[in-house]
Amino acid sequence: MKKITLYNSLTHKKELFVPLDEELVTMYSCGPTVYDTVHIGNLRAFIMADTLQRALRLVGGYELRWVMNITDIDDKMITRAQEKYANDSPEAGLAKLAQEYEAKFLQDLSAVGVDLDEIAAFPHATDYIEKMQKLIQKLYDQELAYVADGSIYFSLDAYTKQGGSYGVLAHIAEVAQARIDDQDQKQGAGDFALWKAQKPGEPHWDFELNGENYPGRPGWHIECSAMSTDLLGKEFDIHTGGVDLKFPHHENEIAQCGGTLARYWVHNEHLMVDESKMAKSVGNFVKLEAISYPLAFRLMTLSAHYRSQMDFSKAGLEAAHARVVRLREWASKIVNNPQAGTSAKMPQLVKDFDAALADDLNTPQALAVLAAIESTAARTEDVYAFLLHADEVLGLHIFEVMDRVRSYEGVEEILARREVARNDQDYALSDELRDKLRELGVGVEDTPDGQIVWQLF
RNA sequence: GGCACCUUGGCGGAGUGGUUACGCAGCGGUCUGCAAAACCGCGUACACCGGUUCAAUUCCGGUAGGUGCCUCCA
Repeated sequence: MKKITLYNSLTHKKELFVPLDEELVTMYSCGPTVYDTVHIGNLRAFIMADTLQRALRLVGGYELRWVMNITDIDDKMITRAQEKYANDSPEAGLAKLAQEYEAKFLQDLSAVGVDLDEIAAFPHATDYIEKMQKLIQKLYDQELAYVADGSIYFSLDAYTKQGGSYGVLAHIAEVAQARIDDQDQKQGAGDFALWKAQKPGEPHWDFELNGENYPGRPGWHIECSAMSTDLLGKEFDIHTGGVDLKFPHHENEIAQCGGTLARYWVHNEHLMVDESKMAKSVGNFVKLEAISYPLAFRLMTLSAHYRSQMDFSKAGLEAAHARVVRLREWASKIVNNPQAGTSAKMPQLVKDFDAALADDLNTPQALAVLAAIESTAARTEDVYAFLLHADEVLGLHIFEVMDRVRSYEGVEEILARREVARNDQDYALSDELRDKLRELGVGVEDTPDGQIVWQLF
């Protein structure tokens, strides 16, 4: 079991990761609101979470239970469903919209190498209405919630008076009073909706509270609290998300749960475009469908630390793609031309690789170690074993299409002829045959030990 | 305005109180029949100004510029 350190937003420092249960790490990732296709800035967060779960399992040696929610009811969902499925009932339109974009989301996750099989559950908010209502009921009974104009709010004032602390993640001492907007019926500026009263034409659920019915829908924050605690327990190990979720979303989640929720909060920084955050609201977002190389995008995000803002550019993506191609061809050389024995430098380098990831998921450092191993140019079994490991931890799918090129039609014959030609010093023919191999998607180079071949990508 | 943080070579991007990060791209060389790969070397990298120190890109202070959050947000 390798020691892993993580930067914990709760304490604002790097800490040794100690799970509640050594046998099973519990992790929750705030998933998407499925009102539209996610953009690649969103995907950075999921790539980070996925890489973290891989490191926990494959470097840390932990078993893991990972849950990612799907937010299928909120303001944007409602608005979009009304636009798109105007002829359906509010509930049916909502369901159609969610289904459509959840499917797309899962495709995108898969394309950037997120291991869907490792996600134990994708809870949907609409399946948790009753549990949310129970939670709200409990908060109400504790006098932490109040009804106003058919909606139910969480009272930050009551919470702090009962000893709760707020703003630990986001360095928010108190919610700026100056920014109160009077659009709703909140008693305090920092209060937030647990349950929103139904407006005409909106999907709704009945909610019996104190013998009174409050038709409406859940607030955003209570959704995550209900799903995470139901599936992972009142207290669990890791909660992930983008830095923009610290406040209010994660602060509110914590408050609703009485101050205790996840023990480690891991937040990734934003993906930047033209010196500002990639966001739907800014309009500078890029969707995955516009990117020819999804796995190169993954490599690109891994080449920066998850807690650093990272610049996205087309040129950067091309550079990452060039790197992916080179990694694949390196792997292919090993697969197609294995050498017996081991490489003396490997044990230390393998340790360095794992150590980089164990150190708050320092993927750039791990990639540097990977490059160091590549430069040994050894094609030995231990290098091969390492590469399989590195590929699995980084999720790059280097080996996804990894053919034995000697089994390609005609390749062995061409190689044999080329060897003869080279022995005869018939270099014109030799080069012609090399071109022929290239047409078949096979690279060849001449070494003191003869020709080695690999798959061209 | 409040809070948090950033500024590294053509681009991206780690890290460190004294030694090459790394990747992508470029140039020169070794090797090669030619290539490829690999290796060696080059383009005076750490925003600016002070301070601490034997020594600062790396710690402290200031200046300039930039980013994020301040209830849509990954």
